[in-house]
Amino acid sequence: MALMAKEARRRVGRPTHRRPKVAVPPGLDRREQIVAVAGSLFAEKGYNRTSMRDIAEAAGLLSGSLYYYFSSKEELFLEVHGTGMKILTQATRSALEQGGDPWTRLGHLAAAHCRAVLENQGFMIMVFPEFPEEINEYHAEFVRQRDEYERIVSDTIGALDLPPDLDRGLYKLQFLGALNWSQTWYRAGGRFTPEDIGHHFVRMLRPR
Amino acid sequence: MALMAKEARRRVGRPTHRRPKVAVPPGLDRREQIVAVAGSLFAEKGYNRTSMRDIAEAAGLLSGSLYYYFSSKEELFLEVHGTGMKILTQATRSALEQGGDPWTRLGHLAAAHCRAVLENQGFMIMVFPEFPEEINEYHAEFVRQRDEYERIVSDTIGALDLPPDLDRGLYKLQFLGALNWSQTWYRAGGRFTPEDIGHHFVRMLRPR
DNA sequence: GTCTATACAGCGATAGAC
DNA sequence: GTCTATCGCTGTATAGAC
Repeated sequence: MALMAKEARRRVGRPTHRRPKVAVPPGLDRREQIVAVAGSLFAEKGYNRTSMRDIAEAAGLLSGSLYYYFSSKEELFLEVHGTGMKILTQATRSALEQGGDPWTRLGHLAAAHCRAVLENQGFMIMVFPEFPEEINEYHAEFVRQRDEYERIVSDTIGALDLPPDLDRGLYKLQFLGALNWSQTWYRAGGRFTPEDIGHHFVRMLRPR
Repeated sequence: MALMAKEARRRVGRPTHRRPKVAVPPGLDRREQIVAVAGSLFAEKGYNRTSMRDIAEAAGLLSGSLYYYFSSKEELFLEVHGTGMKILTQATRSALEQGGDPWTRLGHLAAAHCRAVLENQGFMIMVFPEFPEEINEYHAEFVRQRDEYERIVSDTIGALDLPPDLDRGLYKLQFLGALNWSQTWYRAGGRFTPEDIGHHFVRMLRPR
């Protein structure tokens, strides 16, 4: 017992140089690393079942140190969410730049969305609603982050030659719903690539 | 202080007759009442943010007493989930009995699904995946409960005159995805009834 | 069958040394 | 900037009286 105490003592003040246990893209600063690691764990286990201690361990430091970068777990999540939305928004914008007629563009959008959401599961998955459950003080900020992306979708749908009596709002919800739900069943290496899935969805939603 | 202790003492062993704080359908036995109350709270706040103490209070007893009926919170959730799936399965079967051609039947199914899922939010909402997050020892049982319902959907889709090169599995996932996702945005009293939503989704997914 | 009382674990977060 | 150490709280679950 006394020995253990002594051994523990020796480490006081010495950095432990814990190695991160989760691979993250290189070239990220410490803060970004933590966001990446946290995103990966949230994606894997969900928000509630991922503790600050888990995140700290995976990132190679101790839980107390996280609070040097983030004032709370919710603030950390907000940043993860925002990073995910940025990836999605960027991927979608690039895809739309390929141009084409409105239906082709929607196909590009769907494919890009699926790829971003399904292939970045190691970095983020929750890109969407209700993960840290319900209303909290950051709710408005979550919505803001999401709205920027949803506007891109609305604009793309707005250009389609849909029947005039068909509700665009419902169409968008159906489209995004199927896209987002794919996170619950998609497994890498299956019969379909994310692009296949996106294109298939658009094909099925195209009136003839 | 001494007074408080004395007053507290007087209640020992006496039932407190707490009244349930959540309305539940009449004619349910105690166990079923608890399931109904728990379902309502899970739907409202999510699984993780609903504590056993919350459930007990809403059901009109104390948390310890819950363990007379259920050995764990997860077991209670499993029962809530199962009850929800029974409601959904039953509602869908009834709707399909109206008959009609395959597309009419799919419309009935979608409408019934939406109504069951969206209007029973007071009783259950989570009818679907990943609520108590990820794999646990009851996972197989959750899947079993869900599969019975999904078979009904598969059968109904199987009867449609879809193009032969169109994947039925993906079609089902797209269909159910949009339906399930509606839980995240639907608010009672909006422009659309659950039936509107279901029929709209089917209309959009119908090739011409 | 419901209560009282509490064990015990895990969480988010903070203080202060280095 | 990271550590050690710990506080205060809440959660699930249990034991035993009635």
